[in-house]
Amino acid sequence: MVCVMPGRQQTDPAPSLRERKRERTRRALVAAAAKLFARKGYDETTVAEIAAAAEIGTRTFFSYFANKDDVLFPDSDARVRATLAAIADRDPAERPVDVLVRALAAAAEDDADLVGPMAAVRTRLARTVPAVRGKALHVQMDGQREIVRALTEAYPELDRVDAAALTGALTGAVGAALDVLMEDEDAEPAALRARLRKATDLALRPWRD
Amino acid sequence: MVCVMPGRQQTDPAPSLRERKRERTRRALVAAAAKLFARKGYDETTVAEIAAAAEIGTRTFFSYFANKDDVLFPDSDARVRATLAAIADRDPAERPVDVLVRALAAAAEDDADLVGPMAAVRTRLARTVPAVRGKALHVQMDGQREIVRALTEAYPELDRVDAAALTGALTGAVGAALDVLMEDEDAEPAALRARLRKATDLALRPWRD
DNA sequence: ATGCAAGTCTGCATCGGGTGCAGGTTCGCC
DNA sequence: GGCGAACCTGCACCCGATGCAGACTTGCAT
Repeated sequence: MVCVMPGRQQTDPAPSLRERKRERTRRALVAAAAKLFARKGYDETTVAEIAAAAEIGTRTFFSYFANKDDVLFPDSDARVRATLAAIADRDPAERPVDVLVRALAAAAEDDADLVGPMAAVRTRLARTVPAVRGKALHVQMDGQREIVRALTEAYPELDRVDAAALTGALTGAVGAALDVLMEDEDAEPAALRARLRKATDLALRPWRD
Repeated sequence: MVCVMPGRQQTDPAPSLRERKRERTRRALVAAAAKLFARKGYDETTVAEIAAAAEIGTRTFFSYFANKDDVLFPDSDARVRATLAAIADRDPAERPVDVLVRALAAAAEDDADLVGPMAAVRTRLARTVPAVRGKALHVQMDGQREIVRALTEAYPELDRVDAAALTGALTGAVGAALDVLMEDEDAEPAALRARLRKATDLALRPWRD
């Protein structure tokens, strides 16, 4: 349970030809979808077009992504994994609140999900297309549940409902604040982070008494 | 494109024949959907079946509800309206946090959305069927946004990001706590109401100091 | 009651997302 | 080289959703 290299797992000695090809067309699909979504919009882009742009059959698309939405969240669990790692690396003196806040700060620094061709398109679509926003919320909710689970395991004396309330408060505050902050198209990441930190600090102050 | 019936204000001296008929078939649709969903499951029930059970044409269903999901949330805005009312009735000495705490507690008390034929079915489906869960999150998010808007109007000096973070923290805490408490299969309205009360009470405790 | 306009209901055609199936192709491995 | 498994693909099909046009109902004024 040591070795917290976030990106590369320690096991990839044999990425067989099959897997390499598969990964290549997977990336091709993501890239093609990003380009098409950016150019034509989400609803106006059909799965058939994405598949054609990546040079695979329409039917095959669904063996890579369960549905159209999923191509927008190819690395959805990165942030959750970071948070779980932060919980695992906790200091014995840290309270649950402190761990979560630290995890959030870490995630805001190096967010692998914030780069890549999909990131910019996704954040824009998540605010405009209902289907995409629903998917985003769904992903967030799943991650939230997992964090609650890890938190209750790390702190056995912590009540499950309390853990859920704490996690919900933090992610809820961050999500809502981001929702408002993202209305500005051009804002500097540094200022954004500072602003986010201030707002969450204010909202969560009672938890850090 | 009808969509929004402005939900019975205190003025109903003249519910014309047309409107009465329309409301009747609307309720018939909700009842039929509840029965079918409970018996066969959500995905296994087609819109055509719901419409047939309510004795209207398949096409007409979509003049009552914009999509299949919507029939599950016929009174979705009840809680939001209660919260908005609580904000409107605020005491001049109350801080934003106090208002929100009071509003959410009040919304937990008289929740018209927990009665009706759909309530029990919905809470079960919301945990099992992805589409329904997505819809539930979407509804919640919209309500949250409206609360933020009302809050910033009531407190003009309150920063929008801070208001969003605060609202997100409170609703997120309540929502997550409720999510944990609703894991039990029991679905009687009385039990649901009790759990809703407990969840809000527990989740809001850190803010009422 | 009669006629008209607005509001409603309905079937039909059509489109896009998504799935099951069957057959062909490629890959991994012996 | 050859065999079995994994994979790709087109086809047919279902369901949700929308546009359209025609028919019926309601409200209202004459």
